[in-house]
Amino acid sequence: MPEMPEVEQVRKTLAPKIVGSKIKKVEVLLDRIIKYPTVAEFIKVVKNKTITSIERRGKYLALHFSKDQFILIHLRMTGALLVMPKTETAPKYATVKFELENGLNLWFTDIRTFGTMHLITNKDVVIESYENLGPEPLSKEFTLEYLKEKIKKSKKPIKTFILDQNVIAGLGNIYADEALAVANIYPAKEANTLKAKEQQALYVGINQVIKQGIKNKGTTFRDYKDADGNKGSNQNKLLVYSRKGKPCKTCGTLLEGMKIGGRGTVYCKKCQK
DNA sequence: CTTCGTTCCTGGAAGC
DNA sequence: TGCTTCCAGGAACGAA
Repeated sequence: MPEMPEVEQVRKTLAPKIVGSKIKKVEVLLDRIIKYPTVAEFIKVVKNKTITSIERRGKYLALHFSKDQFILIHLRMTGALLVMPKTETAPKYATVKFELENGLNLWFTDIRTFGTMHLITNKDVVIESYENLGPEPLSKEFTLEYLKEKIKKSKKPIKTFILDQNVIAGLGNIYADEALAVANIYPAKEANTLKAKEQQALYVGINQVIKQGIKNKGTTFRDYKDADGNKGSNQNKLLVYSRKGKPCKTCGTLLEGMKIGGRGTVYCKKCQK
């Protein structure tokens, strides 16, 4: 599932192949992916536009045509952006195709089809989940003071809290579990009951796991690939995620599984209090 | 206002 | 072996 490190890796691998190229043709193979405006309007506006840059914010990617005009893409669980020579046939699960002037096709593929695209032009439509994104891990806006301020106001389980994109932009289920494991915090613990030391450890943990994820080019379980079609390697470094029933890498205790906010959660009952 | 549960979707794993 | 059931999960949405 693409989270911040995976989306960042997609951005990096995509940029050299598509930035500066003009979109000659757009084909939408699955209408519901286009959330705004209509499919016809989307195609009409995007056609003949040149991609000037590709930015990432949280788990969103923005293909810019100008400062204020861009396609906002969310990969959700199984979305992928693949660049292939125009001579190659459609990849499996293709939902949108952009034919580029440079002889390459940019494909959006999506097995579970939860991924989305919005065309944003001059703020004529406000995507709240995008506008309200919290600060990014590793950014100067994401400070310990900020995290403490937010934590003390929340009664949610700490895991649910750090998954809230309005609090921190970019964490998903994998990195949330990992950050809590690094910080030795019990995932179901109510946010506002965290002690100062735990808040500090969580702050460090979030930055650490995101940094490691980016360094390892993302975490691949089933479906995630970057724009080159390559998998990440961070799955080999995980402390807890997907390791239910396996020994904790610190103490050897078998890791436990539970549901928090409907999300599968893995943790060490001995290390995480 | 916050918090919680449900929904969307498909492939693959688990269960019988 | 072959069928059925369950599970994975980001975020929108409605309900409490």
